[in-house]
Amino acid sequence: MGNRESLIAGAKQCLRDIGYTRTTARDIATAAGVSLAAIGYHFGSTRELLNQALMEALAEWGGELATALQTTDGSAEAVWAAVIESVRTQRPLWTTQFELAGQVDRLPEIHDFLVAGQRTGRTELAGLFGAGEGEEARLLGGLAQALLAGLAIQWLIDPDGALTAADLTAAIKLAARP
Amino acid sequence: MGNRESLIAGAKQCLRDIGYTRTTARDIATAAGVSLAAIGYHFGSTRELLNQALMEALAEWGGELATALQTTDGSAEAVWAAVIESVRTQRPLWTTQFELAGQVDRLPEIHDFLVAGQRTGRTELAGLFGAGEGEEARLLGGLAQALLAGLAIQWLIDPDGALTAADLTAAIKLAARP
DNA sequence: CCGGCGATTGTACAAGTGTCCAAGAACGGC
DNA sequence: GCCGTTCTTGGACACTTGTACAATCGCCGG
Repeated sequence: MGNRESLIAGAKQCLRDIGYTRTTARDIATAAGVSLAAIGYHFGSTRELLNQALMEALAEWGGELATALQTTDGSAEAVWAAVIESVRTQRPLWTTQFELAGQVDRLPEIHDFLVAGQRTGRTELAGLFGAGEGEEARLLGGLAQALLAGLAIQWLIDPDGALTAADLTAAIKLAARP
Repeated sequence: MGNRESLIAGAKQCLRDIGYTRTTARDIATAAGVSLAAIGYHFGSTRELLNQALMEALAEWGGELATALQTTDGSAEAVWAAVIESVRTQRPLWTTQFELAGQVDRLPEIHDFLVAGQRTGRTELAGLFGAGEGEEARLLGGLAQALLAGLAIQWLIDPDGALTAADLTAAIKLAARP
């Protein structure tokens, strides 16, 4: 594996372990087992390396989550359970996602990544719930995405008080009544 | 206003404008119109000043949001509309909130702030929707909080594709059917 | 063998960071 | 006025950070 690939891999690992804003050039070089100067040679600047690694990482993580959600029985409750399980086992990925959301106005270069990820996620969720296209898909996809993000943030910050998958399905039925 | 109060005010402004992780000691001193060394004298370290300012700021912002939500007609749709309006007019506050969520594992000192804010927000939302205590309040409060966070993140990242208040109420009814 | 070229790296540098210190300023009690 | 305490600050220090540069390495065609 050449230095260029090592740097991308090291940057992805740093995105997991340290996050986007706090990873330094030396962090990446150390994680990649490569000299500091290699970053400038292959990518010009640390920021460009991080952005390229972020682009790939978001696609990979999104794909993993998509397959995890698709290998459920398709019921809403099973999907929420899979989301919660993902938060439990892949905490650093989720924290990094929210860190990025918190920098969307301050780091303009990541804005497009987030918009793209949000839109594909929304349509995939709509498809997962059986709504292919049209207004119903837009509504269900948007709702599912909001619930997914809200559920994830609850499990990240306060797992003891967070809603379980069963809680969530019960709550939705409850909320639709009155 | 003494230097101590100026520093707290400057730190709050920096939390809005720059965020938590990226504000430097010199940013705060400049915003407060005070010398750099005043931070060490009054607060010991920049981190402690930022944490104290954060504690106050979270309480204030939470209070403002709570009153904004309570001055609606009480319907769910009006609450969502107020949330969306808050995201529109107070973007920096919301981005800072998600930035904090993204640092919850990496900055242990802010963890308690977030847990406390999450729990009070949940109970206030439950009360807002007429569910005082018990299991129903826990479910409705948790659901409302998840939706609030998910809605906010949609409006932060991609306002063009985000669900409106009417969309959200319609989607919930739709999701409760099948 | 060897010249050339891309790849790699040790190192240096400037800018930025948090913290500390000694000197002075402001203030109140006597 | 005088003194002790509290507050304030300019400046300095050690450290981190991103980037640039010159030297070196490795390899391959001739």
